[in-house]
Amino acid sequence: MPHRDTVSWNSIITGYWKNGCFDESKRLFGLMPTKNVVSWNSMIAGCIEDERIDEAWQYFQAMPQRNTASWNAMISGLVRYDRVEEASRLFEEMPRRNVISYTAMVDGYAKIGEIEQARALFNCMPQKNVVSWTVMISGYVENGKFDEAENLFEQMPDKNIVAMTAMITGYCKEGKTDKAKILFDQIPCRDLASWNAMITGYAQNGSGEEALKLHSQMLKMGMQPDHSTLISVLTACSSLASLQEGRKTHVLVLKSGYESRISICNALITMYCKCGSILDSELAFRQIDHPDVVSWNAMIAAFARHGFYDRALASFGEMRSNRVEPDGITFLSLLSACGHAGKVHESLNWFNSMIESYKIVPRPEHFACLVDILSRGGQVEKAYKIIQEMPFEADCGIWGALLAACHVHLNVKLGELAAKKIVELEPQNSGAYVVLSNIYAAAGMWGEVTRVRGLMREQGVKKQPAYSWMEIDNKVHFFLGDDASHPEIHRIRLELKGMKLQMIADDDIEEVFSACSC
DNA sequence: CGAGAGCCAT
Repeated sequence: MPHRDTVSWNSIITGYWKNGCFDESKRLFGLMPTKNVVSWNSMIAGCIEDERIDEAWQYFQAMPQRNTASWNAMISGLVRYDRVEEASRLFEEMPRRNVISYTAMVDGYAKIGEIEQARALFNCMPQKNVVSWTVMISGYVENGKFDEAENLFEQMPDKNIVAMTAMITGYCKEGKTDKAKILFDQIPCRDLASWNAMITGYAQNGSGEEALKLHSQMLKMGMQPDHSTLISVLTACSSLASLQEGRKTHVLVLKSGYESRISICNALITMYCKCGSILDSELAFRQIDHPDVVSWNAMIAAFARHGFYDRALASFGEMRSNRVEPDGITFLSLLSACGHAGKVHESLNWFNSMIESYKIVPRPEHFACLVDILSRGGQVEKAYKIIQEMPFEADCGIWGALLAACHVHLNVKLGELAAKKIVELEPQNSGAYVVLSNIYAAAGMWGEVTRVRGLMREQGVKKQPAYSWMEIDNKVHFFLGDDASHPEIHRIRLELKGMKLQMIADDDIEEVFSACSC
C-alpha cells in the first residue's frame, strides 16, 4: 500500500532530525516518491529544530496544501525565535484555528512582554486545555505578575505537574519559598524539572542549606541530576561560600559527565570565586575551549571581587581580542572591579565608554554601581547628581549607598534626604533611621539623635540586629557586632589578630597568584 | 508519521 509506505518514510525522516541529522532528513525528503502533508510538516519542524526558521518558511510556502498543523508549526517556530509579529500575522491569516494555535500565540505575546494581549487572547479562546492554562500562568510568572499567576492557578481546573512547577518558580521568584515548598510537597510524582525548580528556588533565595538538603534527598530517591540541577547546586554552594560543598559538587559534575558544558563551567567559575578560591575560578575558565560572553563576564567579575583590578582589565582586553562582544553585564563587572579597587575616575570612563563606544544602554544596576563607587569615594554630591539625572527612579539600594556614604564622609544634608527617601519607599526599614541618627551623632547634633530615636519608637520600627554565624562541627555560632559573649572570645580575638597580620603580609598576593596560576 | 507547557550559568 503506497500510503503505508509514505508513513514509514515520514517516521524515518522525523527520526533523523530528532537525532540532530537534519541534512539526512532533507536528503531522504528529496528521494521520497510521494509526499503527503505530514512529510512537509515534518520538514518544517526539522528546520525549526535546527534553528533554520527561514528555511522552514520556504517549505511552508512550497507545500501543495497545508493543514492546521502546518500553520501551527510555523507559528510556534516563529514564536520560539521571538518573531511574534510574524506569527500573529499567520495566526490572522490561517483558515481554521484550534486550541494549539491560540496557545502558541498566548505564549508568544507573553514572551515579548505583551502580557495584557496574551490574557485577552486567553480569555477569548473557544476552548482551553491544561497547556493553555500553563502557558498563561508561566507567562505571568515570567513577567513578574505573581498575583495574577496565583489567581489563575487557583482557578485552573486540572492542575498538573507542569503548571505546579511553573507556580513553584513563581513563588520562588517572589521570595516565597515556603509557599513553593508546600506546593512542591503536594506533587504526587515529582519529576526532574520540579525538583530543579525547587532546588533553584532555594539556591537563588540564599537558602543554600535547603537547596543542598533537597538535592541530597533527590539523589537518595534515585533521581539523576542533570546539568540544570548541578548549576543550581553550584549556585547554592556559592551562596553558602562553602568551598567544601563546592568541591563535592564539582566531583559530582565530573561523575555525571557534564564538565564540558559551558554553562556548568561558567557556574564553576562563580562558585569558586564566591567560595574564596580565585585560582580554581581561573582553572575552570581555562578549561573552556571557546569562552562565551557569560564566561568572560564571570571571570572579570571574579577578579573584581577578589580585588584584582588589573586582571579584570586584562581579561576584558583578552575578551575583545577573542572577538567576544561585551554586554551590559561585562561593564557591570568592570564597574565592580573599579569599586573594589576604589577607582572612581576610571569607573566614570568605563560608564561613558559603554554608552558611547559600545552603544549599550545603561540599566538601573549600572547607575546603582556608579552611585555606590562615587559615594564610597567620598563624592556624595556627584553621586546625588547622578541619581537626579538618571532616567530611573532610585530604589532603596541606591539611596542606601548614598546614605552610608553620608555617614562615612559626614554630609548631614544629603544624609537626611537619602534617609527620607528610604523611609518613603520602605516605612519599616529600620536601617535608614539608625544610620541617620548615627550621622547626627557624628555631627554632634544630639537633639536630632533623640528626635530620630523617638520617631523610631513612634513608628514602631525596631532595629534588627545584624549578626553573622558559622558552623563548626554541626554547631552554629552566632556573632553580633562588639559581641563578647562567646565563651572562647579570647581565642577568637587572637585568631583575628593573626588574620589581620596575614592580610597585611599578603599585600604581595599578586606574586602568589602568578606563581600558582597556569 | 506532524503542531502547544514547567527547571539552568555572568
